[in-house]
Amino acid sequence: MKNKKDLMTILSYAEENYLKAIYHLSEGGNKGVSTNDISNEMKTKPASVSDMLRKLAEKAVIDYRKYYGVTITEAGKKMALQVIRKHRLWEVFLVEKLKFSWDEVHEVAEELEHVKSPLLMQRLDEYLNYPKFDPHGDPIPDEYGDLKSRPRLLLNELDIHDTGQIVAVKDSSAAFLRYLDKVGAYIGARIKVLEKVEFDGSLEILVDNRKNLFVSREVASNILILQ
Amino acid sequence: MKNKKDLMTILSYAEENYLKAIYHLSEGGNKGVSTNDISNEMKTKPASVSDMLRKLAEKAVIDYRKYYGVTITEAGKKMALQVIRKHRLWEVFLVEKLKFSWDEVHEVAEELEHVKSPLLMQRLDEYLNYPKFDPHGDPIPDEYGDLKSRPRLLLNELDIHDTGQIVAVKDSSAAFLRYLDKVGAYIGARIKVLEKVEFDGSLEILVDNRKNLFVSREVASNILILQ
DNA sequence: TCTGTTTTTTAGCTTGATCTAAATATTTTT
DNA sequence: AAAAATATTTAGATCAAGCTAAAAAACAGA
Repeated sequence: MKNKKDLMTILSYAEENYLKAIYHLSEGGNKGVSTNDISNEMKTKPASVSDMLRKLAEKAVIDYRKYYGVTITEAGKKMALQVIRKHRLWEVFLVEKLKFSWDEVHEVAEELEHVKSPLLMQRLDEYLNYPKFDPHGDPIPDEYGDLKSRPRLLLNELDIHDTGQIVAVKDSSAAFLRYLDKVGAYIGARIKVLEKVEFDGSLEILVDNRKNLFVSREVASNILILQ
Repeated sequence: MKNKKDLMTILSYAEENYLKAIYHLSEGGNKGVSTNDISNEMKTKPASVSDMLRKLAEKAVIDYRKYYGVTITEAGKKMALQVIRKHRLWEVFLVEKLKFSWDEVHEVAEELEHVKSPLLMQRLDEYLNYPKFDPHGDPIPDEYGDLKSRPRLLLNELDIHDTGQIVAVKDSSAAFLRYLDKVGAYIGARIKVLEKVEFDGSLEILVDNRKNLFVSREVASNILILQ
């Protein structure tokens, strides 16, 4: 009688946020995610994280071995991807329909992503014409959690004379996005590498065949390019 | 040092819901609202209501005299109207843009109304072209809490041969709305009273000059008409 | 007006999500 | 490999929002 509703686990607002953080921290490195990392990401204390991990493990959305960090289960991944799907669809809506700039959307989407209505998301998806990528170029999982991916390079990995198209940004902080806006870079912009400075890794690029732009290695390493 | 943030009181999700309920219960009857009424409306126990009233009174959104019920303060009314504004704007969005039927919107709007972003509501309002009434015909408060009102009669108060237009419904339960859909009544429909049965108060009406419809007094007393 | 009924409040518990402080595990350094 | 440093967990509080049971206030009927 202990776990009656295992089949249809419902997560609280807070649990959804933790799960999403764990999912994101799991990307790339396929090792377990540490309590401290989660605590950093969530801006809560490690003690609170330990507690939450116990709860998430009970709901079978993570595998948790005390002192050795967590990995997300298949069920957990599905749920995390649903939340991410909602987040990104709302971002598309905010930018395309409500004329938000891409640095204004994150916080609002962070709230909207928790609204529980499958019908709503299905209709919104349809209304937006089934977008595959959000305004930052990140892929939007479909309703089964599958996502289209594009092979991408970092701008600083391109060679001189290489061309491509900006498809995403790694850092989506408002500050970085505003910087990109200011210099005229955006998702979809076509670029060409004109010059690479060995010394500091900075480069000069041509944007949309019109505009010359100097970017530091720091900036270049946060811009993703589809060749 | 006790009430530092009186000027910018922020209400929790639960507090917003209670305040909204109190606002609605206050409409019409200008007397205080009773604990039991609120408990009914909110589907919580009277004991929980008493607790909440103490908290809302501390935040100065209601006036509360123990054992004598509550009245909403001006500040409280403003806040309740903001929540109602958000609820109704989202309803318009769901019906007009996402093709929800009017009996599907309430629950979802109930969640969306709590998203905190003034920019979002400003933009949504603009996107929807500043609607003045929601899909049920209820007025949408403007950002200062003011609302347009239309002088309205109940359908059962009309006389034989009277004409008018359906502008709102009193009961917005999904069951009632589905019934109206089925018989072809909707907000905006032009009607004319063809027959009134003294005995049971039922009437026969002509809808949009096309369709004859028999409605019981029960139904008629839940339909609001603009003459 | 008194007494029984109804309504409301208080007292004390529970659960979820957080915290601090203390205890315990693991990892790193010498 | 033991000591020091770091990371993690446990124990015990707190706060919000609910509950039940019991007490108190208000109301209503005889």
